[in-house]
Amino acid sequence: MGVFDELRARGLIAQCTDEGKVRELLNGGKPVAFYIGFDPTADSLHVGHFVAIMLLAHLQRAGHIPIALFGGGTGMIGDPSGKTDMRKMLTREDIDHNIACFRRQMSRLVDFENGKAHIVNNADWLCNLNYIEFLRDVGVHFSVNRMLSAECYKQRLERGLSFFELNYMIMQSYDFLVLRRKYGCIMQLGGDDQWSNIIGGVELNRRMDDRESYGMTVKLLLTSDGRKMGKTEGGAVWLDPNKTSPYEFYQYWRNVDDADVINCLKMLTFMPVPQIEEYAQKNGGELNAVKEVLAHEVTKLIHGADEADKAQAAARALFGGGGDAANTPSTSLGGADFTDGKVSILDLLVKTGLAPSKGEARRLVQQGGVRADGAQVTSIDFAFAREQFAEGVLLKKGKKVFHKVTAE
RNA sequence: GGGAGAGUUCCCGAGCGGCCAAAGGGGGCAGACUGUAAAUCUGUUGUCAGUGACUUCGGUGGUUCGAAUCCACCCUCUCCCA
Repeated sequence: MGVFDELRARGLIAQCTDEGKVRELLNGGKPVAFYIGFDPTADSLHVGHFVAIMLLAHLQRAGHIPIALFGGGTGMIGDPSGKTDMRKMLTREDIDHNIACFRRQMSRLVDFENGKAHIVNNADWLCNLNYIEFLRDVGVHFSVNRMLSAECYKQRLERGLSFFELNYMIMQSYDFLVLRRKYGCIMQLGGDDQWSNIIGGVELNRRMDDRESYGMTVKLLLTSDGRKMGKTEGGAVWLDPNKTSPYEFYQYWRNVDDADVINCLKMLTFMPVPQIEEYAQKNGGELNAVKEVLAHEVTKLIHGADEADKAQAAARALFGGGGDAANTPSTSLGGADFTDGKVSILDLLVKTGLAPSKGEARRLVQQGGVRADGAQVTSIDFAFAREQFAEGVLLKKGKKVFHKVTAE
């Protein structure tokens, strides 16, 4: 099965400019240079980038040449109108730092050595553009009427669309032109929300250089009820272990909705499709076990097999009823944390971060949501003696949040 | 540049000069039920302290015994006209 069909079978492909031709290119033996754009606005990738990275990996494994393009140029402009999603203005240093972080994280799945993949920054060509020349050479090829009729702008028109945002499409199209000229990159991939921008680039390539190029979008990773995946109360689920620990990462996937398990396996793992199809036959409680497989696979891809094993072991132990809590978040108390050799449960909850305030901590206890070593804490006046922490105390908030406390 | 309007707690959105820590919804958290799922039901949702105190309603001043609510100036956003 060619890589195009593989991607299709995994439900990754959303739209294609010329499906027959794209299929031929990707399935054919010749390496194709293609690119995907990333906004280097944070110093870590998150789950929202995951699908794109998988795409880079799949295609590289099939012998093609990925180019990861970073929107350093656009990031430096910032978005002055951004009220909805305030885009911060970034310095060159920030961006370089972020790119380095992205590269390190991607390296686990994509091989950047020996020209097998490239990383580029559009600041390199966007920053020194001459406005007049740019308008004359590139600007003339864009019809505002048509741009405004694009789906992505339609909605923005109702709320307000800044000139900056309107230019985003033009800059992105120009990126494609530059990459095609410089790297022979003839295909641009991206999330499905990028469709119109990609088309813009394809057209620009044809109009300016009379060269054919192609575009393809992948499905966004959505939950079954249409929300973006990877968002939690605490914010995004990051791929950086310092921002989202492997255990938390594992738990995120362990807890996905039934309806999303199979999709995630297809889109976010390299597990062979036929095997996934077998899992798809399962239903009800059986699916619960499949979630464990999903969590382990995905964690393995991002954090490595060791971390995945550890996260799984920790989860099993904790949910199986106590036991090994080696990889759960923990806090070590010092002398200053004790008063007369004791700590109250409320203070402890705040110190461990399980509760943001004492009021919240009080509520948790009153509602019966706190357990210490398996025993429910029933009184807000409950206090621990220092000696009790010799072996460590395992706190549990609600059904799923564990925290180990020890004393020095 | 001219005119109209708006800015409230995580979000949306009510809010008579005192009874407003502020309706309602969403979201979050906890409990019950479950499969570490979904749906549903219940409780809870500014901070500190057990009847209370303190900080909040774009910003700064002012009027008042008292202001989210009135006045002035400023900032920001939206809309109409140019």
